Amino acid sequence: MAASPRRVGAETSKTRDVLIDSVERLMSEEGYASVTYRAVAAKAGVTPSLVQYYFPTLDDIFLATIRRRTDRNVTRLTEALEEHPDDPLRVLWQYSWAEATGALITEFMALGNHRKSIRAEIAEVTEKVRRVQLDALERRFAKGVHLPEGELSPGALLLLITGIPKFLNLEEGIGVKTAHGEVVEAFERYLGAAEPRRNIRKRKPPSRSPRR
Amino acid sequence: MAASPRRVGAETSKTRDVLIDSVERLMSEEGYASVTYRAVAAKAGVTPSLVQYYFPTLDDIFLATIRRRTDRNVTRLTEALEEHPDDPLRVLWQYSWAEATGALITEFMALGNHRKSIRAEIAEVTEKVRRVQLDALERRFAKGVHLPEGELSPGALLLLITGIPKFLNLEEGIGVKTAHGEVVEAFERYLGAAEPRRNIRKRKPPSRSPRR
DNA sequence: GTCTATACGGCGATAGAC
DNA sequence: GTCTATCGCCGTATAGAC
Repeated sequence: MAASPRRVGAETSKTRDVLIDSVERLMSEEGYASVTYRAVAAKAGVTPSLVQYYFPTLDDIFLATIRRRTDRNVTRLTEALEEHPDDPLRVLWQYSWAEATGALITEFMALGNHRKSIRAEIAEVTEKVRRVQLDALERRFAKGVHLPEGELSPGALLLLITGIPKFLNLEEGIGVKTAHGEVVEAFERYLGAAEPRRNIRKRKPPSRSPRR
Repeated sequence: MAASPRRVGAETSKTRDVLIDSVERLMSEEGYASVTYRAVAAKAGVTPSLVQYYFPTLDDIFLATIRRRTDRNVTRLTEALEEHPDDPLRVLWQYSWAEATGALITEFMALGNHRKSIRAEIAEVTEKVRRVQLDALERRFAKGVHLPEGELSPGALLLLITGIPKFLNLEEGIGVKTAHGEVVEAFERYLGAAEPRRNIRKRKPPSRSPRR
């Protein structure tokens, strides 16, 4: 491979981690379009050149941010599933609400829609997480999920459990919330019937960051 | 109101309509970030200044595009509901797939996440459409939707019917499609049970525009 | 390994000429 | 109704200081 004269900051740098903090706050508060070298630098109190030293392109900034975030998510999911091996439905429901809270995930999906590298990264981690989740579900409901009202394949139920919080969050992001409560109630009724255990859920807070 | 010195092209202009065509194609093919005065102008074969004459700011471009699109959607939805007054579930299911096809709706949702004017416009039309849809559903299932397997409020069912296609489309946009078929099958089974009529659905094509 | 200064072309937006 | 000139901000490549 060709020689690369360009120098890049170490991934273990404490400065680098602080910069990613600033990126997450910027994305949540103002959207990914506001993530500029100058804005990140101002937020972190450094020069734009230093941001560029750690992240040569904007893609590198977004990629590093999404990787740190998804690594933490996977850790949290794995631990929660190990801690409650008999309640995968409620664990996944609670996890998905937490994962979708705020505008961050929506911003990343939007980014993925027109940035090739971001799209590949999100697709990979999404499929990976879905595999972990499906394994947990199939260990618990080997022959399909027996809801009192009918039958649903583990894959279909998983997609609903994890997708509904994300979709409702997406709509809330633009201020739409009609009938949201009805869907949540209906789904939690189903969950309670399929997995009649004590409540371990801890629902998301209602607030979001102000927009520009 | 104060005097506005800025001059703007007429809304009835044929040129304006051609420009909106170019905007839709640009957004679908490359994402909203590629919608620039220069890019739209090049696509339509005019000068960037002319684009700016019709749309003083980028917000005006996006607003005009979303309005033309949603006007057409509302017309199509109303006609379909009138044409099949006894099959609102299948009409809404089919409509929602068509509405969500391609990357356009995702791009607009993303835009709404950090553009105040876009967010307001999307929220308004979404609530308006949902009202029309809910009315149709309640006319047909006045006392709730009696699925063979249980009960679901009209609002909850509506949100699922219209939300699932959008969410699955969102995931397909970044290349994720695990278990999508299972959800579609399960839902169409429910629909068939709640509204046992002939098939009027016509599912979306599988292709999307290439990304950069 | 960490950090900075500078320069380039493309961008949205405005004011105003034809 | 159409088009130009100009301004300030953007990503980012480069060259180099500590």
